[in-house]
Amino acid sequence: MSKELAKTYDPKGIEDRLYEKWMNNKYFHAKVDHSKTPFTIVIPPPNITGQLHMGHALDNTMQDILIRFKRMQGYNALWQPGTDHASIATEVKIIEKLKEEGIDKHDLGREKFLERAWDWKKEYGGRIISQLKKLGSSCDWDRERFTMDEGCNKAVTEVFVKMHEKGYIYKGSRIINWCPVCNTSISDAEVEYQEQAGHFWHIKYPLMNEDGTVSDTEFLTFATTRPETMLGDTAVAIHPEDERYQHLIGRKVMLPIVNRVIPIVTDTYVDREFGTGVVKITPAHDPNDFEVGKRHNLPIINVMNDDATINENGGKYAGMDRYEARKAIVEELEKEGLLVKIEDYSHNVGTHDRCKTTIEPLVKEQWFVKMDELIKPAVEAVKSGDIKLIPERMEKTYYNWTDNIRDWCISRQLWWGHRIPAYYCDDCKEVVVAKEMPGVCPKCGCKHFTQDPDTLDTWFSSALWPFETLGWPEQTEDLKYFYPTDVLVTGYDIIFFWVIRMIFSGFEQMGEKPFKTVLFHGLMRDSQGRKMSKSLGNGIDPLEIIDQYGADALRLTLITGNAPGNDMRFYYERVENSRNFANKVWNASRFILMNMDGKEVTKPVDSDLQPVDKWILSKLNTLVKDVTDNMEHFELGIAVQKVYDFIWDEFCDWYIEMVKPRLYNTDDAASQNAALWTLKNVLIDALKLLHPYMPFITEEIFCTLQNEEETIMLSAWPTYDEAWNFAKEEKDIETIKEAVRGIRNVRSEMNVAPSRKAHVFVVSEDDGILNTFTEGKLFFASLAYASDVTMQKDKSGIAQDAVSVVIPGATLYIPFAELVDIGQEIERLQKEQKRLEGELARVNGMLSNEKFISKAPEAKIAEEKEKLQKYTQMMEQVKERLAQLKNV
RNA sequence: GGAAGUUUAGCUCAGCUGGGAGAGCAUCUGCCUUACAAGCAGAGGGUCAUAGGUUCGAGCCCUAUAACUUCCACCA
Repeated sequence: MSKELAKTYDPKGIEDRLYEKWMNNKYFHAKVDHSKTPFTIVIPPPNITGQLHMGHALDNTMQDILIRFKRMQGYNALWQPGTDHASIATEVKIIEKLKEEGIDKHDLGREKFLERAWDWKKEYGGRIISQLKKLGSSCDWDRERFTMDEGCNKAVTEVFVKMHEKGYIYKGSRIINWCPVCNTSISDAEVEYQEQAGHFWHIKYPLMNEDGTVSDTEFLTFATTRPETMLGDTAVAIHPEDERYQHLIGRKVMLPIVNRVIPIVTDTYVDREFGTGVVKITPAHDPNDFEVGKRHNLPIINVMNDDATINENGGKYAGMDRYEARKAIVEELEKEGLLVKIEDYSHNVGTHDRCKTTIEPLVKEQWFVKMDELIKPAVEAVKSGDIKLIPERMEKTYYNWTDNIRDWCISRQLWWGHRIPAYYCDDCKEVVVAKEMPGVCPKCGCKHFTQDPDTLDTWFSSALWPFETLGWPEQTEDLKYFYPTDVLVTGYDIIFFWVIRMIFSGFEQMGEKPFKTVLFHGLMRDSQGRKMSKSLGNGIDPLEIIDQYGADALRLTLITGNAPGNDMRFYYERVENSRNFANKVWNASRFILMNMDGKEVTKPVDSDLQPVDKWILSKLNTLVKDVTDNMEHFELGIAVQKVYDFIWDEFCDWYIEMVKPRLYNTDDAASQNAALWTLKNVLIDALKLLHPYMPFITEEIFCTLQNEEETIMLSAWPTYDEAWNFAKEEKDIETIKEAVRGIRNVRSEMNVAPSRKAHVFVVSEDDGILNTFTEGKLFFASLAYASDVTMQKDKSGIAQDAVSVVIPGATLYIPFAELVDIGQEIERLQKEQKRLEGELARVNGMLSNEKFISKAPEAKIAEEKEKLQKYTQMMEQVKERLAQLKNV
């Protein structure tokens, strides 16, 4: 590889080339190795229908950072990848495609349909994978899995049969959420409530007289948002203690239109305060009514077909769409004089989260998972801290769901998915749940069976993801070694769909949690804070960003300035800043490489290391400790911010500038070597710390710098070393930095161009300080634009009207001669005096507070005392200088 | 109806266990200084939503209030 680097960093070409190298060398591959500790992450499997969006980019960047970090720390890091078959999403796509060809799903037939689906999967299923690669994801692609591959199918069947045997899975006729467009049942979690403007129709039903005739005078009035469901009414309910209706208990009403006599029942479900205190009961089309119906043994009359048209039970309305029927029924009621009034009413309507169709509650026979027992260990695990949720507040959301859990409807009237392993005897209809089609009916001896046509909820298989991908139900070495996994990284939006279900499945099937920590991130939003969505057209394609700015820049942008679980907005300005940082790193490296060119850089003896070298090495040492600590606590954004600041501020803006004079001075080879060695080694460690975040640029530079190691991604993570702590040098260099800042400040205020160099006098009675400046004279002069620097104990020989800069323990004088206006100079020093007065007041206030002295920690008191000393000293210097100037 | 989150510089957001308010962008000033103008040096800008409380000390902990956001429930 050439050591010539381009002037600006261009990720194009570099990223693809490096990714290919990593793949070819199998760096991402993990295999069982008992000499190492495993660290495992399973990917939230993206849908095969999916295209990489910002949410994926964020989610996968976080996982890649953790995996790369742990891999470098020496863990056996496995990032298990794969994709999800996404039953409804995919089925809908296939149906759409068929429609374009003029083909109906049912005409095609199940088998042919599935063939088409598999073809589709082959064609598009890998798209998202290649997109994840663009991002730099270091997944072990040799282990790529699919929720409908052979192993996962086996796992699903195994779990279904086992849970059925234990009674956790049952078939039952219950009220479920039905999507009339997708033509399938869905689970409670898939229902999304939307506030919609609607109406409240006030309707009255006539009471029945004792003699069996319909009353002309007595009516029961109530309100409904869905008048069409009256076709299925089988009762009217009142509260048992409602005084207004006591006399009606035991009587009946006539259901208009259908002319059915239905009872008045009493149930505490009715809220006396709401409306008229009367509720029509439609057990077949409302979950609450269904419960009331069960309590009172009411008939369940389903009045709707699967496509939400009225069925034969609706009499003359049969065949009409539910909304048409609503209109027609209201009209008829009005004609009959039974419509009291119509009110505008805004209420929540349940919709299908995928297609936004209003769901229809229907009573149907479906398969369910009984949740009450299963959920217990899952709750306990979080309560006891066995599983940690980050941020902690997600626990509340978690318990909110587990505390109110209802049985999970898992059967779907779809073809694309895992077919339910239940078989019905063709003769006696006996149900056999088994891994394979049974040979003989255990009840009647018949040999012909028909498999249940339904498939399972997509989340049923993804709930098994952490162990099915490692080989379960086989007791593989992988499973024993890598399970339980370490971290799950995902968005808080799928905590109910996925996280909870994985947890109880892990405990039920494996007897062990699926992961130790769940790290939640928020949702990606656009610059106006809106959810990125297809319908709004405000989605920003991560691939375009990668193309324009590079994957590293995108990754850095997604990770910085964001706390776990918080949503974040996407700004182009921020990507630009990340890109600029990449360029900064690139150019610093280019500078170092240029200066190393042709030189043998060797490890310097301690005496050749100058205070500045020790300063940056010591800073780096602290950085390593802090960053590692942050990353171990999943504080990824904080960690990288520290690396960023170190590289840009400390390393580039200070250290590189400080060593330039030494690099250009060929007379002192030892000093030059020490500087080069420090530059190179600090850079390498900084690159290592940065690598999990920006894998491409760090690899490219690392390989150019280092010939002996072939990749940064398998190099050792830097570790903190007490021996590289140099407190004195850190303090000394900070003193010089303060002097430089002070001088730059006054120069800037006075509008003195950098080209106009000036003699700087450092006056101090402290030998230590004079010595510090003497040692740093070369770079101090260059940073402070000094033509020369003189160290002395008093101000003899310095022009009376020189500009002065006060730092703790020393006063710097810069004689600018004709530039200086004494009046302005006095004003400037007075400002400084005022500032110091404020500081002193604060410190003195604290130190004179007896309670502070007695209660504050000693270290804090010592710190304040030190400050007091420092400010007192500076104050004296300022006052002295002011006194001198007033005499001029 | 229940719960959670947010409120910090003009904008977008950090601020980990309480110990002198930070970043990026934007603004202003001066610099094409041979790593980088995708840059360098400097500057301005905040009663940390409001009101109480705890504490020697609060952006951080407690209580209440307000505004915005989200999740859950679903009273027909």
